[in-house]
Amino acid sequence: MKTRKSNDLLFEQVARVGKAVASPKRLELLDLLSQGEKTVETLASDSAIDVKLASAHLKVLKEARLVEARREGRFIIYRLSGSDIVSLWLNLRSVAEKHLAELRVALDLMSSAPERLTAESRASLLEKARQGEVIVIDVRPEVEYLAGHLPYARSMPLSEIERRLAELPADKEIVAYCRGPFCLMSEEAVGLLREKGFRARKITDGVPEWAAEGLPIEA
Amino acid sequence: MKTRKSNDLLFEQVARVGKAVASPKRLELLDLLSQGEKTVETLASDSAIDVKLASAHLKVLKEARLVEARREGRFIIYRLSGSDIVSLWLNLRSVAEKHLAELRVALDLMSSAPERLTAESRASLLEKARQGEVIVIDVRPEVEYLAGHLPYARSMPLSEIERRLAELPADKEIVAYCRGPFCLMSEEAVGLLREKGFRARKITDGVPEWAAEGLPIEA
DNA sequence: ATTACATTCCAAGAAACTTTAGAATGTGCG
DNA sequence: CGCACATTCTAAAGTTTCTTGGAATGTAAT
Repeated sequence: MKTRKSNDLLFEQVARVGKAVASPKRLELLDLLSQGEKTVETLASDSAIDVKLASAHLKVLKEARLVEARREGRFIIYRLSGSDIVSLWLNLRSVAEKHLAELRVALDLMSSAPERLTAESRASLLEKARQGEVIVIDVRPEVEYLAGHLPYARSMPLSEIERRLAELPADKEIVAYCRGPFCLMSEEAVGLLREKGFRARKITDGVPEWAAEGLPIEA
Repeated sequence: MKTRKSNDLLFEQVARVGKAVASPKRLELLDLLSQGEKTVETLASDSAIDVKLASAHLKVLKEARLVEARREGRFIIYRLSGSDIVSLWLNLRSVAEKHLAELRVALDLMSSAPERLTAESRASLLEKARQGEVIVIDVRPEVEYLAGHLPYARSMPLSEIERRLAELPADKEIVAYCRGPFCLMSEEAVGLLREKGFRARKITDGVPEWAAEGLPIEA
């Protein structure tokens, strides 16, 4: 029967996408690529895996058409093949967060005070940042900041904070963010700042989460 | 470093969801469950696989918390564990449709005249159905119709159409729909109706797609 | 042309997943 | 109780995926 056979084919095609997101390493690569395009080497070191392995996983993602690659000089630069891929990653993550108790406890365990934003708190943060009442810092590597960042945020990569403390006001609240809820850089930044006497807190939003809410991103 | 280890854990949790959607059979089960809750036996026969195999796949879906089960008498009834699971399935499918050329050709191949709806055509169809200008028929099994159907649609299961032709007006356009773009029942229904001299066409929307557009569903 | 470097290709063992068959569990019914 | 039925569990074979090491490709610089 043609019906069943061609029908199976359809689900098989969708399963190609499913298989692509079935590996933790590949999900981490998608998470990183949600911050902007990157070279294989960068992706490998950011996700702490071997370059060869990263290349193999990227190949799988490329075959499922979730990412695209272009060559630039000696480097090959990967990027997501559309903004719908970011949505897919966020969707997958939110389903996991909602339904897997294990993920919730792992998240709580990771962050001392996980500040989850609501629509209102996002709006009020935006307003306070606009008026200069709080200082929003982006603690990701500068290239990621340049690819897009939250409104009014200034770049202050985690690796540079210690020697750039003078740039931060001691009397205002500092709000740090990084790549998203799975990223620990803002957590570390807040720890460091509090140690030095600043009033600091983190938010779990990153650029992809912020953008997914329909809020503006500066580039 | 605690950082990396706990971070890996997070992606591993999300990958549990990814692994669950990495198999064509399981995707078909999710597609079927998007139409409403079903017993193992129904799911197995609808997807043309062995009951034992269906049970095994359902177990995987249950462990990833994408589905839940309850016992009713001798039967065990599975259902999606939330409406966000429908969204995930639709999201996955739309990514595949957009990025995989192979899926697009398979879809075209399957359906002679795939009528994809836009926001406007959905609204105008709804209006015409309300005014009785077109007759919308739901050709899925009646239980699925009862679980929820498009506004103004009447139930006319594919298996019953032939002996219920008298119920249909010969002078009005008949619009058939079934489970969604991967379902072939509306295609068959249209072929049958045209053979009998009716003016009929299909739409690829099913209840999940319709609802995902924010349009009303009757129950 | 040669060298250096980023990345991919290839091969192979380990690990995980899929599928089928047969046994086992749990429920309702006479 | 004992039978019929829906479903799950267990075991085993076949298949696919993951990971690593070594070789190969392609580009830029000397």
